[in-house]
Amino acid sequence: MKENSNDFVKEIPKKSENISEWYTSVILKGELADYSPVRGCMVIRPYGYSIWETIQKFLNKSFAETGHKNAYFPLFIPESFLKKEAEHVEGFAPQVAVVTKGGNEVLTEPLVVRPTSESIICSMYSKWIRSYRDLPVLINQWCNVVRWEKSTRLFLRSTEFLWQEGHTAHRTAQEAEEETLQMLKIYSDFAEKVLAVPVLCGKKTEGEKFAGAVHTYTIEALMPDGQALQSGTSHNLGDHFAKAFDIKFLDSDNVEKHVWQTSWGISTRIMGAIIMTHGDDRGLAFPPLIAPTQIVIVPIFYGDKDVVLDKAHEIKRELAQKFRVEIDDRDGYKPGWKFNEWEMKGVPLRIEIGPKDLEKNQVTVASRVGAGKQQVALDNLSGTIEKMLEDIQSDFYKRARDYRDSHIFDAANADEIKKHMEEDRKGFYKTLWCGSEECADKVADETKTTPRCIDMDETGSGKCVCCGKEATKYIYFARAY
RNA sequence: CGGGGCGUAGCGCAGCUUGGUAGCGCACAGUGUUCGGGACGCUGGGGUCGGAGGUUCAAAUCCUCUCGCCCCGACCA
Repeated sequence: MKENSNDFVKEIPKKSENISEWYTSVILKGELADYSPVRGCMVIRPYGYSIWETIQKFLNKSFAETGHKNAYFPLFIPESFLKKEAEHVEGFAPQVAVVTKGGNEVLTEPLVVRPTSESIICSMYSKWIRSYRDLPVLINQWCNVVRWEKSTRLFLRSTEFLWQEGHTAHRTAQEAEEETLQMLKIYSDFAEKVLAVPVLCGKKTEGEKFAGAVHTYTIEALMPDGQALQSGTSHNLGDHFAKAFDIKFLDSDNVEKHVWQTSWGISTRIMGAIIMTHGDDRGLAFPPLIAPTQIVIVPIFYGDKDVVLDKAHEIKRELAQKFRVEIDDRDGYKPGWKFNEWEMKGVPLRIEIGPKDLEKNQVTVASRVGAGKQQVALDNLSGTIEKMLEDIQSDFYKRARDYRDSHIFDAANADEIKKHMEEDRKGFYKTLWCGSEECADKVADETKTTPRCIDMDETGSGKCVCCGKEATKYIYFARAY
C-alpha cells in the first residue's frame, strides 16, 4: 500500500476506531447526502435519494396489499390543533417550528410546521367519518416533518426529515390493536428481508411511548457501536385523539361511538441504520435489494477499446431489464481506481469485462462482501447474477444477525449491566422486569441506558431487574441514538 | 443548552508562537507516455485566509465581538 495522500481508503476514518467520523465521512464521500446552509438540515443527493425511493417502493407495496391508500395533508397545522390532545402537545411543543407571519401580515393564529400529522389528519377524519360503514379509514402519507432538535446527525436526526406516517381509524379497539401489530410486522419484515437489518420487536414502556398513544410498538436495531436505534414505530392511539378531535360514528346498534385509531411511521433515519449496519472500513456497503446501484460494470479497455465497450454496453442493456446497473466507462481512470471507488460507494456486485474475458466468453465478478473474484460465463449471465445477488443479500443479513445476536446480554440487575458496559460489551441487556415504570426508570438512570422495548413473545420467571419482586416479562435496555 | 475542537483554493492541510502582502498534497484543465487493484512526466487555472470591528506604516498571524460546523453529554425518530 502506498503512503501518499491520494490513497483514497486512508481518507475514510476506520469504522472500528471512530464510528461517528466514519459515518459522516462515508455519507459525504459516498454522495448520499450533504450539509445544507441551514443548521440541522440535510440535502439528500441522488445516490442517497434512490435508497429512499426504493424504501417507498417496498413499503407502498406492503401498504397497498393491506388495504392502505396514500394521500397528502398540509404542512401547516393551526397551533390550537396540536394542543387538543394533552400528552401530544406536551410531547411535541418543545420541538415545533412556528410560523407567525405570512408575507407582511402577522397571522391571527400561529401555524406550526408539522412535527407529525395526527392532529390535522384527525380534524379531517372527524369531518369524513359518520357511519360504521365509513370504517376503517386506512390512509398513509409520505411527507416531510420538522422537529427542532438540539443536536443533529445526518439521517439519524435532522431538523427536517422525510417519512411516511400511516393514520387509521377503526370501529373497535381490537381492530385497532390488530392494525398496530400488523404494521409492526410489516416494518420488521421490511427491515430484515429488504434492508438486512435485524430488529427486536417489542412494546415501549409508558415513559418511552408516543405522546398521545395508549401504547407504542417499536422495531429496534443494534448499531455496531452497541447502541440501539429505534427504526420504526407503530402506535395504538386508542380513542384519545377521537375524543380530542370528536371523531364519532354511528354504529349498527344506533349508538354513537368514538373511533379507535393507530398511527405508524418509518423515517429517513432508517437509512442511517442501513449505512451503519453494513458499511465497513472500505466505505459504504448496501444489500442488493436496497442498493442504489446493484451492479456496476467496469470495462477494461486499452487496445481494442471498441470491442470491449460494445460488449459491456450490451451486457448492461441486458442486465438493466432486471437490475439497477451502472457502467463506468470513464476514460482517464484506471480500473483499480474504479474498483475502489465503487466499493467505497457500496455497490454489492461488480462485473469486470476486458479482452481476456472476451476471449473466453465470460466476465469477472466480484462481490462487495467476501473476498476474491470469480469467472462467470456469459450464457445465462442474468440468471447467474440474480442468484449471486440473492446470496449476497442473505450474507449481509447473516452477518448483521450474528453481530446482533452476540450482543444481547442477559443481566440480572443494574450492576450487571454496568459491568458489561465497563467490559465494553455494549448491546442489548435482556432483563426480567416486574412491569413498574419506576423500576425501568431507575435501571435506565443507573446504567445510562434507556428501556428499548418489552419482549412481546417470550416470558420467564424470576426476580425483577430492579426491585427483586417476582417478574415474568423481559425488557431490553441499551444506550440509544 | 453545557464541555471540547475546528473554520486558509473543490477536498485535506501547513503558515499564526515571533505581523512584512499566501503555500503544499489531492482534485481540476491541456499534453504525452501508461492501463486486469488507487500510474507518471511536463505545462496551467483557481484564494476578498468564515464575517465585522480594532491595534499597526503593514494583519491569515495580535485584540474584541459575531456566525457556522464537528465531537462528547443532556433532550428527541
